[in-house]
Amino acid sequence: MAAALNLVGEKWALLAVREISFGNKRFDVIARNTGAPRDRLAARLRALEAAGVVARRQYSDHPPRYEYELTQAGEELRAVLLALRTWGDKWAVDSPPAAFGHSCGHDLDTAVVCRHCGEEVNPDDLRLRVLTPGWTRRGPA
Amino acid sequence: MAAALNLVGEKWALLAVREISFGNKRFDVIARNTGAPRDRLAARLRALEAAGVVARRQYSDHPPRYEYELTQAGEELRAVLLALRTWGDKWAVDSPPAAFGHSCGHDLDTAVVCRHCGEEVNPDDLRLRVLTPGWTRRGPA
DNA sequence: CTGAGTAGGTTTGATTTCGCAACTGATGTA
DNA sequence: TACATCAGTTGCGAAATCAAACCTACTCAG
Repeated sequence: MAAALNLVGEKWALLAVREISFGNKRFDVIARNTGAPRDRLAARLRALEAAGVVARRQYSDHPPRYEYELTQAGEELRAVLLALRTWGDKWAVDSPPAAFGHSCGHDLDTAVVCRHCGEEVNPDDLRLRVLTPGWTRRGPA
Repeated sequence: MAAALNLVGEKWALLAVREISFGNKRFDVIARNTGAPRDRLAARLRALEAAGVVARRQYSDHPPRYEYELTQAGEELRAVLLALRTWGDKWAVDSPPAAFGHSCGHDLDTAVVCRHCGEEVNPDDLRLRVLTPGWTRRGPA
């Protein structure tokens, strides 16, 4: 988790990924839609590129022009984005500014499930196994 | 999404929530396990409290001592945390520092599904419906 | 040919946040 | 008495953020 946040936890990073995942590949559009300062956005996109989350592709030689697309890692971030959006719709705003219609006919509401058994994940069903030491646990249970 | 990040997107915020969700309710333990500077952590916890994600409870009068617990909103953030952890395990580290054993017998690997049809969410199955204007869409599809 | 617009940034300078270390105050423990 | 616990606060320098202007290299309208 900490490592994930190291890669995509900086300000504007996830919003930039969201824009690209919506098909907005161009710098100016991403900047407009996220509201990020241009210099920060430029820095984030480079960091995300270095992290292997987005790829920069040149679509014009003269003048040099680039667009961004998601790598496999970036695509899989969509799951996080969707979970975050579901939470935000419920807890961070009065009324959602947008919605996703899902192919099943309903508006999208997401749940996080275990891939093996398909059950929605419940805190009580988890047993944490620490593989690398250096982690403190205190208190009951 | 942007609103969600406004509440929990600052540095250390999600790691603090993770610790509390692991049952580490005390300031010192959260500070140790996250590695956050104490002053930043104090600021985050106040912000999270104001955002309604965590609650602060006094467990001792003299001296005054407090501990933190998740509100309903905080509990539901677990879904985001789990998705983020799954992504991080795959893309942000060489080998995961910890794992969750799930009650079904396997180690936990998560998927994000539609609550209505139970299908894993696929980008192609979504149709974005903007309810509040001020959002630019460019390029194909 | 001039001027405006587009595109993808970079630069500048002010503001904010961050991080670290030390300190506090009330208490309990050796 | 001395030390440790707990939940922070304080002071201060370093780093990140922001808004706005600027730059380069085109394209297009007039």
